[in-house]
Amino acid sequence: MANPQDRYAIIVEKFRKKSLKLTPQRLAIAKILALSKGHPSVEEIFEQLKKTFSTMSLATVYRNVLLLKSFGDVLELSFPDGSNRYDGNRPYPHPHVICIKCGAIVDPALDALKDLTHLVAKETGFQILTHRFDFFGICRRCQNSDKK
Amino acid sequence: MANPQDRYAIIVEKFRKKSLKLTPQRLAIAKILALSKGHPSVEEIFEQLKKTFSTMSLATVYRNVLLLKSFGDVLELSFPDGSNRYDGNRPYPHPHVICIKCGAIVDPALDALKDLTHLVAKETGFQILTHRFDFFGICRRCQNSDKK
DNA sequence: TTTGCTGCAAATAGTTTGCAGAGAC
DNA sequence: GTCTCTGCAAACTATTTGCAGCAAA
Repeated sequence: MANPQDRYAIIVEKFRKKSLKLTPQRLAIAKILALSKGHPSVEEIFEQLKKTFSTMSLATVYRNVLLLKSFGDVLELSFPDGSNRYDGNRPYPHPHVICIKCGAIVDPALDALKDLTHLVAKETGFQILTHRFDFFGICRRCQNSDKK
Repeated sequence: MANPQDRYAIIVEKFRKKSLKLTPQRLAIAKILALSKGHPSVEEIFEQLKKTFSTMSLATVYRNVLLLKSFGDVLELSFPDGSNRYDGNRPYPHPHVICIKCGAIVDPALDALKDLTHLVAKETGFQILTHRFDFFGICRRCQNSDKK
C-alpha cells in the first residue's frame, strides 16, 4: 500500500493528465478518500466538507467519487444493507472483515487469495477481472461489550 | 445441496411451524425460489407470477422474499450496480462467479474456503458469522462472442 | 371468527440528472 | 474567453409502509 500522501499525489496527477479541472471541491474529496484511514461513506465525506465549503452539494461528492471509481483510484465497498463506503488507500480488491454491530472494517492479510482466483478461472473458464471477498461478524470489542 | 423439491418442502414446513398462512401467493414465491435453477430478481419473480395472479403486487414479493431471507432459506446476492438476486437452492454463503456481460452466475466448488474463515477469525479476533465471496469476469461464451 | 396477508398507493432513501451561473485554465 | 464544474432542485429507482378489504385457519 502506497503511503496516503502519495495516493493523493497520484490522483491529482491523473486529474492533470486527463485535463480535468482541479477545483477546490474536487481536491478536497480526493484528499479525504486518499488520506482517510477509515472507509468513509458519501454522506460522511459530504458532512466533513460542509464545514469548509458551506455550499457543498451531495451531487458533487457523488460525481467525484464516481470519477475516482472509474479511474480505479477508489474501491467501493457495498454493504448488504445497500449502503456504500469507499477506500482510497487500497483501491484494488482486497478482503474485508466487517463488524455488523459497530461497522468497523479491518483489512486482513490473506495471501492465499491469488491462488484462489487462478483456481476459479481454471475451473469455470471465466476470465476473472475482479472479486469481492468480505467477512461479516462481530469484532472483539463488541463481543466483550455484549457480555456486560 | 438438497434437491429443489426438498427445499420447497422444507420451506413450507417452516411456514407451518411458525403458524404463517399458506397463501397461494406465498407458496408460489417460495416455489420459484426453491426450484429455480437461476438466481431470479424480485422483478423477475413478480413478472413470472403476474401470469398466474393478475393482481400480484411487487410489495408481496418483497415481503415474502424478506421473510424467506430471515428464515435463512434464501440467500441474497447483491451486485455492485445495486441490483439484488436470490438463491433459494443453496441458501448458505458460497462463492459466485458472475459474468459482467451477460449476467450469468456460476457456483464454483472451492473447498479451501472453510480454512480461510478460520484463518481470518484467528487473525482478526472477529467472530465470523457469514461471508460473501464473488468473482466478476467474463464467461467463456462472452469471451468468444467478443472475438467476432 | 380471528388473525395475518394482499394489493394498492403513498412514502422513503440513495443516487442521478438538467440546467444556469461560477470558476479553472 | 472557453469549457468544465458546481449547486440546486427535480427526477428516478428500488424498496418499504399504512391501510382497508380479503382469505386462511
